[in-house]
Amino acid sequence: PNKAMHIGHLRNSCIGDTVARILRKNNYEVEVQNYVDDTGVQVVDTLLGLEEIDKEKPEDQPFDHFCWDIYAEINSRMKEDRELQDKEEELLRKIEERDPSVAERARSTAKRIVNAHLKTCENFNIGFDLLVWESDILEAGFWNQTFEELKNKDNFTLKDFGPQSGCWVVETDSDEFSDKVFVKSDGTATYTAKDLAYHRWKFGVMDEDFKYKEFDDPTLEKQPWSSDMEEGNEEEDFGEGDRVVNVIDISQRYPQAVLKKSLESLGYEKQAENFRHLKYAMVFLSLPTAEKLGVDIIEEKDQYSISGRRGIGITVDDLLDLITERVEEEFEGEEYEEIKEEEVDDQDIAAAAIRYHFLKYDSLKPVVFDLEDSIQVLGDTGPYLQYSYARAQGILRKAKKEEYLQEDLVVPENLEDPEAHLIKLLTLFPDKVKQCGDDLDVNTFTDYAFDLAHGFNYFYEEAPVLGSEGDRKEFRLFLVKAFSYTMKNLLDILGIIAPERI
RNA sequence: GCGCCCGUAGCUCAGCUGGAUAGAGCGCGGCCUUGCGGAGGCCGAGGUCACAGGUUCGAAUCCUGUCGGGCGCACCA
Repeated sequence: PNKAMHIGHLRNSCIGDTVARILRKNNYEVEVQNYVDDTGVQVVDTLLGLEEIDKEKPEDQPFDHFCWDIYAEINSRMKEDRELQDKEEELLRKIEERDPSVAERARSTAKRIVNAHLKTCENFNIGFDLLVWESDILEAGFWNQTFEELKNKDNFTLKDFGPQSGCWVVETDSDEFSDKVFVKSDGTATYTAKDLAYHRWKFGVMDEDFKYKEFDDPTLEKQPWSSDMEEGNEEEDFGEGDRVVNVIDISQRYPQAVLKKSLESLGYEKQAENFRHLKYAMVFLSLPTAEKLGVDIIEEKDQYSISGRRGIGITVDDLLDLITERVEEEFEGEEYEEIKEEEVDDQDIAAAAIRYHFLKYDSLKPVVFDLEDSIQVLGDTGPYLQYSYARAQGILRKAKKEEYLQEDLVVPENLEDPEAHLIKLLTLFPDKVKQCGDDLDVNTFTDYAFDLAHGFNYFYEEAPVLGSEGDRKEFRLFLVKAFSYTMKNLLDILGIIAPERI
């Protein structure tokens, strides 16, 4: 983290959070980790920017948004400025050597930004159990221990000839992957090497452990734990998983595949088998949106990359504000003003719309985001699900008497079409949860969510509940109750607030 | 150059372990409300499933090729 979260990161967080929820619903014990890079070139650039750019942070601007600007500006300045490039290189070297003054600054800056990210995530009901700091992976000696361990393996060798001379490499005996360098000729570990060490810890085959500390930021409602080799001391029980699911964008397909293959080659066959890279394609900007953000437009190109380096992108906070406004405008009906205090926030509705949007597409397909059109609020959307739930709650509220929900329920001889249709949809729920828990395709789940909400809305329009009599009324109330229960569960899985009224 | 992914209504997308007239949302046209909140429901127009071959009783779905788009192929993370 080195700047404000943008919509590309949000796709990651929405998918990851929903996968965690669906797995929990399938009775897995799930631990959600957020990998915090506080040692790489990106953090260094932000650090350099804060140092070199003479600019005060405006009082009302969040720190991560300030860094967004700083990061873009320093990168633009560095293009022409040799002196800055040298400074960047020096900082990078110092951070790699764990020079205390630089490392500490990197960590505290990253911490401020992580905190801002966690705040942003809270608005979408996205949370984490543990923050793992890259610097702590080094401090905890994960790589050193792994290195010693690997030296005993036959296919981990020090090359003394060829282009990889002087490097320690893993030979994977595979046509697809060439031998992968783990230790460079200058003696430092590659990213894949550190990632392998991290995964040994994840799978519980590492003797060393982190120290832990609560991430005690008063602005957060729920505190995650954090690795902390400096101040941590708690003996906490993290890692040691049976399965690992890495939610990482598809551009990292190759390094992730190498990691998996390396696990296998080095004898961690079971772990390799239980390792999964959950891929998703990137988020692009539509032509009109890119144009609005000041990107140079190329004639035949209709999608543009997000680029923090160039300051091109939309932050999650800005998007949420924008959609919240749109929700306010769209539903200005004041008829129910008097019950306003029981309603959900417009922001919760906006969050539902945004979350749903990032979940509803096949995750392997690129999303082209357009500020004007992308986040819908009507139709096949998050708020539609919330609306259906609120309607059901309305009926239950009016019916209120528990006696309608008695055990000797009489199922009518002739089910009407809306009733039968709703029942059919309701019975699919357990299978859908199971299926999604197995394949982790979250978009199949949003498809079902929409069908179910639609089925209820059809029932709602065609089959009056409180207007019917006797057994039929009880039966329909039972269906409303069943729907309400199911939709609540479903919304929980999607991380969307289930409103009593809307 | 090599590898992986994608191309389905005007727009955004489901459907792809082969099976009946290819489904939704938005947009467009029409209908429904003195109420269990219309942020909704119903009906309609709109598609030679990129193109060309092949396998099959049967192909949007499987195979091959062409075109178009995305992503990779490090001693970077």
